[in-house]
Amino acid sequence: MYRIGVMAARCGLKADTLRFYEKSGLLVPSSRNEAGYRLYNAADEAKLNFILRAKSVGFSLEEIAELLSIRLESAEHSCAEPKLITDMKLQQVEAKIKELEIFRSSLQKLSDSCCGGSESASHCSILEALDASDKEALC
Amino acid sequence: MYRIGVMAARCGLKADTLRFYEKSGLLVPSSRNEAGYRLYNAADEAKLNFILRAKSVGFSLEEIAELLSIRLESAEHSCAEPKLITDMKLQQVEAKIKELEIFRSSLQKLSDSCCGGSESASHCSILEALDASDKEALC
DNA sequence: CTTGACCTTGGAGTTAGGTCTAAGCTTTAG
DNA sequence: CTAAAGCTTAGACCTAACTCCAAGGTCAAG
Repeated sequence: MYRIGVMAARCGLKADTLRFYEKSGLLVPSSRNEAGYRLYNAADEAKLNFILRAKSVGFSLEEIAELLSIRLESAEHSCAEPKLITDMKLQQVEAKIKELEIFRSSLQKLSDSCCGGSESASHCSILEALDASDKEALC
Repeated sequence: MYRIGVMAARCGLKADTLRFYEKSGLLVPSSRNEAGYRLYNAADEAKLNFILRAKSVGFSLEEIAELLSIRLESAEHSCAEPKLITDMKLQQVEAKIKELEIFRSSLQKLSDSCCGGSESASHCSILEALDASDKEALC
C-alpha cells in the first residue's frame, strides 16, 4: 500500500494529478488510513497504468473513463464498444492530422517564398501573402 | 464605415469575436460614432482579413499580433522576423503532426486487433493491450 | 519535543479562443 | 411614437487537464 506521494513518484506523476484523477472519477484509491491518507494498492497501480497507456495513445480522460467502466464489468459489455471508442478517436486524430498538414504546406510555402534576410520587411512576401486578396497565395 | 454587426457578418464572425479581438489588441476599430458605437473602415477590414488568413494557416492570435506589429511598421523590421515566426510555427506544426501520427498508428493497431463483435468484452484485445505490462503491445 | 516533510480539503488559477449574460443606451422601421 | 433590433460595458462561463494555494493535521528523524 503506497501513500499518494510514493504512488505518484512510481508513475511519474504529481500527487495533485492523482487527486485530480480521483475527483474526475478515474482512479479512487482502494482505501484510506486512520488519518484519512489515501492508500493505493497493486490493483490501483495497474489501473493507473491502464490510464497512462490509454493517454499515451491519445485518449482523453473522458474516453478513458468509458474504457475503464467497460473494463470493470467487461462481461456485461461487448467487444464492439471499445472498438467503437477506438475508431472514433482514430477518426478524430486523422481529421486533426489533415488539418495540420494543410497548415504545414501553407507555412512551408510562406517560408520558402521569403528571403529571410536583413532587408526591410516592407516587401516581405510572407506579409504580402497574408495581405493578398487572392487566396491562391496561401494554398 | 461599418458598425460591428455588419463588419462581423461580412467576415463570417460574431460581433463578440470582434470585441474579443479588440480587447486582445489585434483589431481596434478606427473610430466610434457619437453614441460610442464602433466604426470599421476599409483598412480595418483589410487588417481583419489579414488576421483571418493568418489564422487559416495555423498562427495563434499572439503570433498574429506579432505579425501585425511588424506589418504596421514594416520599414523598421527585417524580413527575417516574419520568416522566423513562420518557421517556428512550422516546427510546432510538424512536431504536433508527428505526435498525432504515433497516436494514429497505435490506434490503428488497437482497432485492427479487435474483432468488434457482440461477444463479451472480457477478452477484448483493446482492453488487454492497454492492460499489458509490455509496452510492445501499443507501439 | 521539535522541525520539516508529507498529507488533507476546498477552491482558485492556468491557457486559448472565444461565447454569453445583464442592464441599459441608440437607431431604425412602421 | 413605439417596438424591435442593434449597440455599449464589465464580467462570468466554457473546455481540458492539470497546477497551485492556504490552513491545518500527521508522521518520522534527531
